[in-house]
Amino acid sequence: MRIGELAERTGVSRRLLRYYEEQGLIIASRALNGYREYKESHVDVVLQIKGLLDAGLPTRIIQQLLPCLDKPQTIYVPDVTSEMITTLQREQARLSERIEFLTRNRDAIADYLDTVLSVKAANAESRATS
Amino acid sequence: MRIGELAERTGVSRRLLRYYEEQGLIIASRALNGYREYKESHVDVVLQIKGLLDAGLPTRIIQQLLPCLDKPQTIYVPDVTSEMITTLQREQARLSERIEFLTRNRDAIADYLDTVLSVKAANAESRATS
DNA sequence: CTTGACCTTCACATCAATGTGAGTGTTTAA
DNA sequence: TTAAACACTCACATTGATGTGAAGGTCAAG
Repeated sequence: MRIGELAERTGVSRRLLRYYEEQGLIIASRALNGYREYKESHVDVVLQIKGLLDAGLPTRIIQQLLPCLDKPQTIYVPDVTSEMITTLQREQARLSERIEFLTRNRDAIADYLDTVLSVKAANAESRATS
Repeated sequence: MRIGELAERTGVSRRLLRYYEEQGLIIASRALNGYREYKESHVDVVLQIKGLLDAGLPTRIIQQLLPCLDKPQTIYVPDVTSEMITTLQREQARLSERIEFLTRNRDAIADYLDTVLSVKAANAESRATS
């Protein structure tokens, strides 16, 4: 498929798809006329990239993570440097921290909303009965 | 306390502390000489801001969230607009999505690391017994 | 009273993620 | 065959979170 369709199906602009390629996140083959050609699997990859970016990870980290997030768990072990492993472990820890933090905050918001909404309900009730 | 100490205690640069203030995230009182004066409680607030920013939220959203994340759950209900409630609900949903996404990815990394490390161990073993 | 370590504001710089548009070629369909 | 829709590259603009430095005020210690 070409860039327009991929953009449409992923909700990621053409511009950004080219940018991801420039950043080494995706590799598109080229048709004879120079147009980028994407495979079906690129849809998921792009969504993954989108999610990771949205989660605050920079492209250079995503670039390192992507090969490890393959669905058919490519046991691409041969040349994993220990430096790479360290990076992954560090990033994993960072993800965990982020998850914890987000969870705490989401729960705090939930609590707040509960409080506010129940008070509002009570007020509505008292107005109704007055 | 003054800006230098707060910066040191939070790990957030002076520059950023001023930026947070400019963005309406924190309010510092001023001493007679114009120096910013922070209270003990600002340490936590700054850490919270740091965490939320690090989690990828923009300052204008953080500004809306902060009053709801108070520790002594200030039941600051009176003038919550329903628009505000909508924002909170939307942001809560976004946080949940983000949490799910990050969790999936972290787990994928964990799986990968497990695989890689166990293979590495096996290799080391076979080398030892050869 | 001077020096050094603070603080102030202001402004320009940078980096990553995006938008936007110009200028040009390609494909599609009327 | 021409117009519309799409593709390409290149490049400049913008936004948000930061860094950095200049020019200057304040304060404590020698």
